[in-house]
Amino acid sequence: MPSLPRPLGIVSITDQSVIKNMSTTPRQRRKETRPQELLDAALALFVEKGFAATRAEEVAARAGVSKGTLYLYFPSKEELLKAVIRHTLSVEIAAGAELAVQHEGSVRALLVDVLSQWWCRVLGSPASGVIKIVITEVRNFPEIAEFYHAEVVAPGTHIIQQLIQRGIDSGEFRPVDVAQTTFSIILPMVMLCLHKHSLGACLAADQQLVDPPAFIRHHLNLLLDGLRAGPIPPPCTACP
Amino acid sequence: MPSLPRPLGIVSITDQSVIKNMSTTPRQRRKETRPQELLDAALALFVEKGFAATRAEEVAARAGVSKGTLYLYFPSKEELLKAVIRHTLSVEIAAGAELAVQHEGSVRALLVDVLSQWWCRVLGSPASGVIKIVITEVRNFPEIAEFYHAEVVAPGTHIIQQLIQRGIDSGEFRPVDVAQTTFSIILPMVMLCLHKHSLGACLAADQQLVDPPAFIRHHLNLLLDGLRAGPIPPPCTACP
Amino acid sequence: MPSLPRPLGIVSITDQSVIKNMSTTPRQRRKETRPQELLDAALALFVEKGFAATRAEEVAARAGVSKGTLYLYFPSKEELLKAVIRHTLSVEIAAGAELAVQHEGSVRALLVDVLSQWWCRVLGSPASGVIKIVITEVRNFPEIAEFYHAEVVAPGTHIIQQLIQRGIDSGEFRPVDVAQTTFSIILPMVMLCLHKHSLGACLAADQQLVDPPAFIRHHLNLLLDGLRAGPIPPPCTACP
Amino acid sequence: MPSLPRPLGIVSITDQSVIKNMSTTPRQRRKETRPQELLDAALALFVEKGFAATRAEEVAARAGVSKGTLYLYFPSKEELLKAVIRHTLSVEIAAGAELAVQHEGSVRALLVDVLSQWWCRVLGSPASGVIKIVITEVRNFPEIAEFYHAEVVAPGTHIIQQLIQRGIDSGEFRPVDVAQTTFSIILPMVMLCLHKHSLGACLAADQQLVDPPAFIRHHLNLLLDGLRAGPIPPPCTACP
DNA sequence: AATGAATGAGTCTTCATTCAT
DNA sequence: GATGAATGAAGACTCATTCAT
Repeated sequence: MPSLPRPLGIVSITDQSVIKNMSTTPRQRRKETRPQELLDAALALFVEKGFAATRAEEVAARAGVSKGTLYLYFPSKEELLKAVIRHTLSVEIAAGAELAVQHEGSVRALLVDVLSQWWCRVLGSPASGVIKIVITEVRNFPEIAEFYHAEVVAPGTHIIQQLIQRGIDSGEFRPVDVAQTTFSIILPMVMLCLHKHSLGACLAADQQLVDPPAFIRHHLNLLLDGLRAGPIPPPCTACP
Repeated sequence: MPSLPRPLGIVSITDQSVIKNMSTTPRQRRKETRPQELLDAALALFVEKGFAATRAEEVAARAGVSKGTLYLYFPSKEELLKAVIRHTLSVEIAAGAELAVQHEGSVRALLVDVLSQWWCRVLGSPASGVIKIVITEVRNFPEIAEFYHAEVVAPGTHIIQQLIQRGIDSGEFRPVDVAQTTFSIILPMVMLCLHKHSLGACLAADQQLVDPPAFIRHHLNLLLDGLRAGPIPPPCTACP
Repeated sequence: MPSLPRPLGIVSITDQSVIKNMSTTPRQRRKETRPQELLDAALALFVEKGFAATRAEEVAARAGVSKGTLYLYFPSKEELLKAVIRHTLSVEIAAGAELAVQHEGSVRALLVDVLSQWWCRVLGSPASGVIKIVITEVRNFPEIAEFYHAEVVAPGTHIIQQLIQRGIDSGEFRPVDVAQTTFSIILPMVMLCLHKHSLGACLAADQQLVDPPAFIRHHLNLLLDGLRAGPIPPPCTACP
Repeated sequence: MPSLPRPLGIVSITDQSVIKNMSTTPRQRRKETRPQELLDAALALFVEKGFAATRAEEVAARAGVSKGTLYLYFPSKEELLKAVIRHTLSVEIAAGAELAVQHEGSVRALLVDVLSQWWCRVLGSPASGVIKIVITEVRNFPEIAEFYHAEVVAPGTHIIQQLIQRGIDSGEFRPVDVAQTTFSIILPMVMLCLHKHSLGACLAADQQLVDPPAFIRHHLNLLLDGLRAGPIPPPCTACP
C-alpha cells in the first residue's frame, strides 16, 4: 500500500510537497495529489450516499481516474473509508487546535468568539461531512469509534470542559455540572453538521430552517446567559 | 400489503385486536402480526447497519421468517424502508401529541417537565432509531425528506415555538429569537438520539458519556435560565 | 392425479357430464368443470406469454380459483402443459375426423370445401393456440414432439396425401410429388394459426394483413387452379 | 454498448476490420468480437429454449465468458433479445436486398430462381431462428412487432407483390388477388423456418419430413404452373 | 375440496477487486 | 503507473410447490 499523504495543516506553511511540486512535471504533480483527490471524492460521495451505496468506480470517476487507479492508492474500499476519516479529521483537528491555543480575554468571550468561529469553519469544511460518516458507519466499523473518540470526542470535550471550569473557578459562571453543560454547548453544533448533509441538503437555499452562523452565536449567548453568575441576565440588546 | 396496525397509545388499554385475535386461528394471528414483526426487524437492522448494508434476508431472518415471506408483505426493500419510517413515526407522533395537548402550569414547567419526559420516551422508543435512519438515508430517498419535514420537523418546531412565544408574551421569558431558541432546545435532543445509535452503541454501559435523562433536564433548565426575564444584565462583552 | 376429462367432441351430443350436471348442485357442477376451466386458462396464457413466462398463479386466477386448487388437479405446471396439448388436440382431431370422413364429390371439391371449412374452424378454435404452443415448447419438452407427430402431423398429412393421390389416380390432377404438394397445401394454414397468435395479435382489427377465410379459399383454389397464364384457366367468377 | 459490427455481406471481401485487427492487441480484438459472439450465443439459445427459459449465465457460458461480461455489453437480458433480433435481421436484409435488386428474365424465372435461392439461404442462416424468436416473443415485447413489421414484413411482401403485379401486367400471369397470392408464396417458406427450429429439430436427419430446397422449388413451380391437368377448367364446383 | 401463507431454490443483476496490456 | 475488461461472489426479487387450516 502506498503511503498516505501525511496530515497537513499545522505544517502547511512549510509543506514539503508544495515545494517539491514546483520543480516537477505536471504529471508528477498530478500523481502526488492523486491520493488527496481520491480522498476528496470519496468523502463527498460517502457523505452523500453512504459507504455501502457508493461504488468504488464512482469515487474514481469523480476523482478523474479509472477504477484501477483507485486500487493503486488504497487497498480496498474499506481502507479508503478509514483513510478519509483519519485524514480529514487530522487536518481539521490540527487547524482547530491552532485556533484554540492562544486566546486572551474572558472565558465567555473565548467561548462565544472562538467557538463560533471554529464551528462555522468546521461546518464549511470537509470535517462536517466526516462527522456524518462517523455517525453513519461506526456500527459497521468499530475501529472508527475508537479513533474518533480518542482523536475528536475526548480532546474536544476536554477543552470545553476546562474552559467552563475555568469560568466557574473565576466566578464568571455559576457552578454547574461541567460535563452536561459541555454537551449543551456542543451537541447542537454537531447536529448542525449532520443536518447540513442530510435534511439540509434536500432543501433549496431559501427553504433552509437555520442560518448556521447566526444560530451558533445565538445559541452560545443564550447558554452563557443561563450560565452566568449573578442574579438576572439582561437581554443582550446588541445581539441580533 | 395488509393494513398495518393502527397507532397504539391512546386506545391501547382496550385494544380490540387482542380480543379479536382470541377468536382467530394461530395462523391468522401470525399473519396479522407479521408486518409489525418485519417492521421491527427492519428498523433494528437499518438503524444498526444502514439501509444499503442490510440484506433483505437478514431482516426476514430476524423476524423469524424466510426471504420470500418478507416480499409477501412489502413489495421491495425500499418500500420496507419507507414503511418503517412512516409507521414508526406515526405511532410516536400520536403518542407525543397526546402528552403535549393539555398541560397546566407555567410555560417553563411545561417545557422542562413535559419536554424532558417526552424526549426520554422518544429516546427509549423506536423513534430514536428512525431519526438516525432519516439522517442517514434522506439523500438517497428524497421522499423521506418531504414526509419527515411535513410530519415531524414542521409540527415539532411549531409546538415549541408557540410555547416559547407564549412565555415571552406572558413576560415569563425575555424576548428572544423564537426560531433559533427552538433549535437550541431541540437539536441536542435529536443529537442524543443519533448518538445512542452510533457512537453510544459502541460503548459499554459504564463508558457512556451522557446520562440522557439527567442531561435533558439539565439542558432545559440551563437554557430556560438564560431565557428568563429579569432585571439588569452586565454589558454583553461577547457582542462585537 | 385426478383423472382428466375424457376427450369430448365425437360424443358431445350425448355427453354424460351434461346430463349428470343437471341433477347436481352448482358446486358439484363447478367441481366437474374445473379441470376444463383450468385447461382453458392455461391454454390462453401459454399461447400468449409462453410456458416459462406464465405463472401458475396466473392460470389459477384466470380460472377463478386459487393457486392451491390448480395443484389439486394437476401435479405440476409441466403436466398442465402436456394436458393442455393432449386434451385440446384430441378434442379437435375428433371433430376434424368427423368432418372428413364422409364426403361425396370430386377431390377438388373435397379439398376446397372441406379443407377450407376445417381450417377456418381450427383457426377459430383453441387448436390454433396449441399449434403455437407446440412450436414454441417442443424443444424444451421432447415428449410433445412424439405426441404431436403421432397424433396430428402423421394422420393429417396422410389424409391429404391420400386425397391428392386419389385425384391423380382419377385423372383429375396431373401427376405431382404428393408429399411436397401436401405441404404446399398445409403449411400456409399452419402459418396462419401461428400468425394469429403472434404478430396478428399485435395488430388492430383494421390493420390485419390477411383475411383468413378468404385467403384459405384463395390459396386452395390457386393451388388447384394454377397461376400460370397459358391455355388459360377461366377466372372463377363466382369466387370473391 | 459498443457499436455492433456493420452488416456484412456486400463489403465482406475487403472488410477493413480484418486488416485493422491485425494491428491491435489480442485483448482489443476479443473486445471487438465479443458483442457478436454474445449475440450468436443468445440467438442459438433463445431459438432453442425461448427467451424466458434461457438463463443469462447460459448465454455467457456459450459465448465463453462469465456472467458479468455479458452485462458489460448489454444492459439487460431484454436488451440482448432486442439486439439479437435487430442485428441478425439487418444483416440478412442487407444480404437479401442485394440478391433481389437486379435480375434479368421473366418474372416467373425471377420468382422461382431468385426466391428459392433466397429462402434456402435464409433457412440456413441465423435469420430463420430470428423468425422463430419473433413469433415466440412478440406478445411479450410489442416493440418487436413494430420493428419486425416495418423492417421485414412490409418490405418483404411489397417486393413479392410488385413482382406478381409485373407478371400480371405483362400478361405472364392471369389476374389474381395479388396480396393473397403473395401469402401463398411466402407463408410456407416462413413455416419452414419455424419447423426447422421446432419439430424439425427434434427429428433425426433421416426422419425429416421435408427437404427444404426441393420443396421450395416444387412449391413455387406448383403455384406458378397450376396443379390441374388439362387446358380447359371445369366449372368451379367449389363456389357457393 | 379449497385456500393462500410460507418456503427456498433459482434468476437477474451489481460491483469490489484483479490483472493483462 | 494507468487503464478498463473480466470475473464471480453476493444480493434483490420471483415463483413453483407445499401444507396447515
